[in-house]
Amino acid sequence: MVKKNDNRDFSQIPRVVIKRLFKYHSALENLLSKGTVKVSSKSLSADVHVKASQLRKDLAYCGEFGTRGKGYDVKYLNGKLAEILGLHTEWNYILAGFGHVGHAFVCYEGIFRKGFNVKGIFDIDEKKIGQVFRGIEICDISKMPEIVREHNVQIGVITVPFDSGQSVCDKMIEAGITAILNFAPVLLKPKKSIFIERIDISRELVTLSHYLSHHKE
Amino acid sequence: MVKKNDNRDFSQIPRVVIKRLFKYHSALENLLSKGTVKVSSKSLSADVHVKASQLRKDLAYCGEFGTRGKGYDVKYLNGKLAEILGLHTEWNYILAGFGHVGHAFVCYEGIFRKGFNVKGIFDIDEKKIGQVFRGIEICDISKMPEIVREHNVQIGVITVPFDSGQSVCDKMIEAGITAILNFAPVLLKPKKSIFIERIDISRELVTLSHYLSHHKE
DNA sequence: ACGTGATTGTGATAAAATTAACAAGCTATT
DNA sequence: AATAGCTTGTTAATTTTATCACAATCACGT
Repeated sequence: MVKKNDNRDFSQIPRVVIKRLFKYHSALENLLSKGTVKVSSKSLSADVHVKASQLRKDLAYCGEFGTRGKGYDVKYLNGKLAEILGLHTEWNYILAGFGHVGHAFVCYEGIFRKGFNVKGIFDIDEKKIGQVFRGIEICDISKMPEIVREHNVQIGVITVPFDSGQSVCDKMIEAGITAILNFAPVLLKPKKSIFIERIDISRELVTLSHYLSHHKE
Repeated sequence: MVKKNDNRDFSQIPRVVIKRLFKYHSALENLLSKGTVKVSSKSLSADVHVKASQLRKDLAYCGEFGTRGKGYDVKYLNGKLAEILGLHTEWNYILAGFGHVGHAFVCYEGIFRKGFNVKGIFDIDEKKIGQVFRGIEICDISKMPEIVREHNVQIGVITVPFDSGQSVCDKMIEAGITAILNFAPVLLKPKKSIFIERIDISRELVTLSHYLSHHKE
């Protein structure tokens, strides 16, 4: 089953589309585990609450993966999406700030299952430094460059509180990190152009309070 | 300082705008703590990395808060935004699933500081039930309706793993919850129309792996 | 091999969000 | 009080995103 999927520039796909591609991927994994072989854009899109036309438009960014009149091969499409999403490889990450959030992140099953492996944990707390968690020694941040180099780490996860986020970001970039996931409540200003994704728990909560305040009845 | 801000329907403001309003609010809090009294759209928007015209456009959804030629009164605008975002009141929430993520959530300082108070924690683990955490007894889910009623709880936070998310969602709605923050890796299908916000850590990570895969150099 | 029913891929259209542009209005200064 | 200098609020233009609509294509039964 050869498809024209040649020489496409996946780097130009909008972020919104990437996020939906991941939804499709998750839904496909689900179908796969149930042994489903074929799926139509109509049925798959319904699973993730988007319009079928949008699903097809999204896939059009990447190539042609279906057969008209029939639908998509679940396994094939899933594999292709995994490739586009970079889930066909393993990735290494380091984490800075081993508090509650950092701890929860490292323990999060889904992350490990998707091929993201922790290679370094950093904290400023003297009491934590030297402890070993799941085979990883908690280190002082000064060891970051060494660990990043030795383990070929690409991703940095920032789970420090408040303002120390920026200095951690700087150190990560210096160490050679090129993509950051930031849980700290600060807007990072990277010295070099790298990719940053942010998760701000407060922000999501606040959309709830806005809703509750203004949608009475 | 009276402004025309009358009878606006804040419920029609798009979600993207709400999220940015929160950014402005955070930046203003910051300015406030530094004692800044006045700020221009240019300077405030730079703080949060958006265009000045967008900031003004966003504010236009809500009313008129500035004075031409001068700028915005930091304290006044901050108060107004807090009102629009529903941060002028206290909110009560319950949390289901007291694992790593649930634990991290309850301990998260920023949430408490913004006026969100935990009133109930639920888990299915027999060993956890009965334990008291920060004055809250961990209960079986059967006690949910009672606790929601007694403490006037509006918000439900779901931090259970995998598929149990849906049944927890159903129970929350039954108990009277009208807004849910979902950390579980499932797309919730609420029986009644309520407000749901989702945080999917995997999804954000995957945008990083996509970036790393396709933006080499 | 031909027609039928189904479903994709895509060009056209519509809607939403962002950016630009500028008139209206305030402040300060002379 | 008139002018100059800013900055807002708002309309218009642009860009991005989502939806529609349908021709192209395939599978399958006859």
